[in-house]
Amino acid sequence: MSEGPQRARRGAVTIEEVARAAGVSRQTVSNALNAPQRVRPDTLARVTAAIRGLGYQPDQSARSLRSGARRTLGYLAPADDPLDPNPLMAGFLEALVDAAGAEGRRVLLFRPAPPTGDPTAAIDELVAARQVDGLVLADVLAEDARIAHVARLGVPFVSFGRTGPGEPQHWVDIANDAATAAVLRHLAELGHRRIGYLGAAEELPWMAARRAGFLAEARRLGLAAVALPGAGAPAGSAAGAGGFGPGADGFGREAEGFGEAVAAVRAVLRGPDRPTAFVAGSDLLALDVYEAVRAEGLVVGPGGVAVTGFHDTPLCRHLHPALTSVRLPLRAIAGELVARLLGQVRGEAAPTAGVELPTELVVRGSSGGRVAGG
Amino acid sequence: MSEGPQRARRGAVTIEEVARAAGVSRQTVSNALNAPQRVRPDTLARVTAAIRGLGYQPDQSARSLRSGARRTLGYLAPADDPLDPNPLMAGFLEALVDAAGAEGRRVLLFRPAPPTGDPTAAIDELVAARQVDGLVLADVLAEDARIAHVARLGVPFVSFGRTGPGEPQHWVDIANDAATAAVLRHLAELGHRRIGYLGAAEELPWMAARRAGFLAEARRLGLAAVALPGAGAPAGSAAGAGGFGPGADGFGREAEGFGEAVAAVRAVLRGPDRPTAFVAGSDLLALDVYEAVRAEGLVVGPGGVAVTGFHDTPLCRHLHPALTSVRLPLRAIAGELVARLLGQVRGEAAPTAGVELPTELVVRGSSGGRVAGG
DNA sequence: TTGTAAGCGTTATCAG
DNA sequence: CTGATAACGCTTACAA
Repeated sequence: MSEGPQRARRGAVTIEEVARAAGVSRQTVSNALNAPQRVRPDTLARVTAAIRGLGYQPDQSARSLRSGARRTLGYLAPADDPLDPNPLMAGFLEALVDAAGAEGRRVLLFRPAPPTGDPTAAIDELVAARQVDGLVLADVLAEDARIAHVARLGVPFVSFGRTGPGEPQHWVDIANDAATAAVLRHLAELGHRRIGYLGAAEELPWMAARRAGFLAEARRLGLAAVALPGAGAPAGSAAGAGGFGPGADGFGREAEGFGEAVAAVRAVLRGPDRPTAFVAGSDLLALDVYEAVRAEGLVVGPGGVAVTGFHDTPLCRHLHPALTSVRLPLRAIAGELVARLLGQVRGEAAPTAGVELPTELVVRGSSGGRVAGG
Repeated sequence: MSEGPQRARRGAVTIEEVARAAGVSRQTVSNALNAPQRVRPDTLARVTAAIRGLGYQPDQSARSLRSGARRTLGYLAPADDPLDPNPLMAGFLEALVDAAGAEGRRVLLFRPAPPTGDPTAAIDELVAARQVDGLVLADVLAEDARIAHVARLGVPFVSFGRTGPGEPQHWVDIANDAATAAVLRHLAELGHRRIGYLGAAEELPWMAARRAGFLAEARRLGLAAVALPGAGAPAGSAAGAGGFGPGADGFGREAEGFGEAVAAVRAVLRGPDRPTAFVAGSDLLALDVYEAVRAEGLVVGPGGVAVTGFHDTPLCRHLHPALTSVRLPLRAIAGELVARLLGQVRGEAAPTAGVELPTELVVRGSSGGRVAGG
């Protein structure tokens, strides 16, 4: 019933066995794996054959203990409710795991422990246990306690979402403002002159940037713009335990005023200068616009009110008309994050600036045509 | 420039330092941590104080190497496209990380490497490197190659989704058939007598079960039922590399016949005995029903055509009327999975049967109940 | 190029 | 109840 070594040893091929099989010493096997150029070709071939034949793979714990490299990256999953999951948990995480895997790294997930929900404690624990070489953070807020904490700790880290000016610039982000500006230009080219925006301005930096990009471009183009708040995040949630906000799009729980967004859009549609198009800060908010448009007896699309979303979730393709949306370059983001993180792990000089990656506008039926009546 | 030990040692408190600080030997510290009852209370207090004072935490690699326990569970993420992410990646994964964390375990994510996409190779790699104590699989298909493989390997594992009769019954699943049966009863109680179903029957076991549960209950209740396929999975995808299917709801890529589902529903609505309600196998399919209902000039809701979905995604609350849906007990599922997996890791006798957990029907406006939270 | 020796931080064994 | 010693599997020096 002794549990430990038995289980660990069970069926596990060690470097020793490979060495015996190949007729060499342990170190030659190790060299064949970690510094092949230092081993004579024929010996290398023999060793490689033995490795494959026995299905040998180094014990990661032993390797880590000796070398200090964990070959694992930690992803701090935002602490939200499974019933209202963070959109990043899906596509982004998959891309991250792929990008890490391409560099021979695994991704270890962790979340703040429920009682306090303190992310800094979770980070400390992971770092103290030396389980990862570096950390990936996401959903960075202004004055984010996590960023300050990892910077102080000196752990290699990167973030999806830009950090403040006084903090390390180890970030990758999308150009949220440029994205909504591009959406607006797309609509302007189709002849739209009065365009609405739906999406909160406060608390969530990416939502604020989308809105700001929209407004700045509208001013530049001389378009009539009206910006409405979407369903706001619960007041003060971003200031809660350890700087965690709500889900990436700022939606709260059940019955938290979704109807208000719809009502606000309806009011604008009933007003004197009805917008011929609406830009939404997320795909779900675009759904609210759809509902408002229909409730007013209007039709969604170029012939009525054009609508666009943000994120290009599968939802877009199930709407009628299909929803024009902004697609995030998830693979590029993940690749860049992993590259920058591994750069730090290897001790290379960190880039002094973050990087902003471009988004892609996916045009579908909801905006795909010239505005009716010019 | 020597990279390894430096980095590993940097700022890391070892058991030795704690021992010195507390005036005891290494083993006493180790005992204080792993077998407190073997240490005298006052000594224990001194050691504990030193541990907290120095912020000591055992190096997980050293601990794993020695004890064989990795304190980490592997989650094999389905190999789909980040643009069409698996619904489970969001809520389920968050619940899994929480449940594992409650048992002092971390979750290591891995995915089949892109070239071949072979999940068995990915499993072999992880197991050979001894990085995890056990595996969690999801989206189990009939004759799933992954299940057969891990069973042959003898690695502790559990699956979200039932396994075949000839395989180990280390599974947790929801009662898909009972769930749609309950939805149907809910509708019947509201007076509906002719009810449609939308959702594919083949390839994806959970989708097949939902459909079958609906049909069986309709027969039992003597209701008129018409079952339509939803947007099917791409032909043969489930038989592809290593038994991976498409996303959990069986949706494929852009323009793969979403319109067909809408057209099918519309045809039924135009038919002689129009259903007064439609049960959809997923929330996205419910959206197709919404569109079909409206395209036919009808209204969604108890006064027109009632609609229900499955999964209770945030989408439900953004629809008007809000969508009645089936909520999965994600925390219970994750908890049960972790408990069963750790049971195996500890060498306890495995339960001979899987467990089916009940779902919760969340009634909203689309089927005539009171709006939740309202 | 290859083999020898040592040690990474921890826990298990066995004396005291 | 505590302390010395060995070992987990591997990689980094250094010697051959």
